[in-house]
Amino acid sequence: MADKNISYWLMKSEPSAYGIKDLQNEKETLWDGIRNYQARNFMRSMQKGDLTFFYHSNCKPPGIVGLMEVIDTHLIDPTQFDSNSKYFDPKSDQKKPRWDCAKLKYIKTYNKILTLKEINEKFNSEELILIRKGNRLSIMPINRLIAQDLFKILDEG
DNA sequence: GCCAACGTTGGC
DNA sequence: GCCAACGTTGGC
Repeated sequence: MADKNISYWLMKSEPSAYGIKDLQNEKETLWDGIRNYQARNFMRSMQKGDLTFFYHSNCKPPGIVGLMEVIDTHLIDPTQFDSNSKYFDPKSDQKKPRWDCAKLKYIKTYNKILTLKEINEKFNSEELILIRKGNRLSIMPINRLIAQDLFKILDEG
C-alpha cells in the first residue's frame, strides 16, 4: 500500500450538504466549516499526501463511501469571515483567524459502501467506536493497521 | 474554576 | 422524531 510515513484519517460529511459525488465533480475541495476545536486540531496535523476516508453521515445507510488525499494544509477558512455563511464567526480576528482547514482531492468512490453496521460488526477496536451516536468529532485519525484492514475490505468490494 | 443549562451531532 | 453523547456557554 501507500508510503509508510503517511497518516490516515476519516472525515464525515452529510451527503445532503456535501457528498462524495460533489467532490467527484469538483475534483478537490476546501474542507471548511469545521467549528470543533478537536476536529480542527486533527486537521491541522494533517500533512500533504495523507489519505482520508470519506464517511457519509446522517443518511441511509451511513458509512465509508470513498477515498481522498490531503493536497494542502493550514489554509484559512474563508467562511469564518463571511457574514452570510452559516459558519460565520464574529469572534474570529482577521489578523489571527481561529479556523483553518485542509484541501482534499478526490481519489475514488468505492463500489460498495462500507456501512456503519458492517464496521461495527468487523471492528471491536476503540478506534472505530469513534463513529457512533452522539460523537461530534467529524474528523478523526485512523491507525495504520485499521486503515489497512479497511482498504482490504473496501478494495475487494 | 465549577457546573448547570443549553445546543449540536447523528444513529436509530 | 427521539435521545445519548458531549462540547460550549455563562453565572457565580
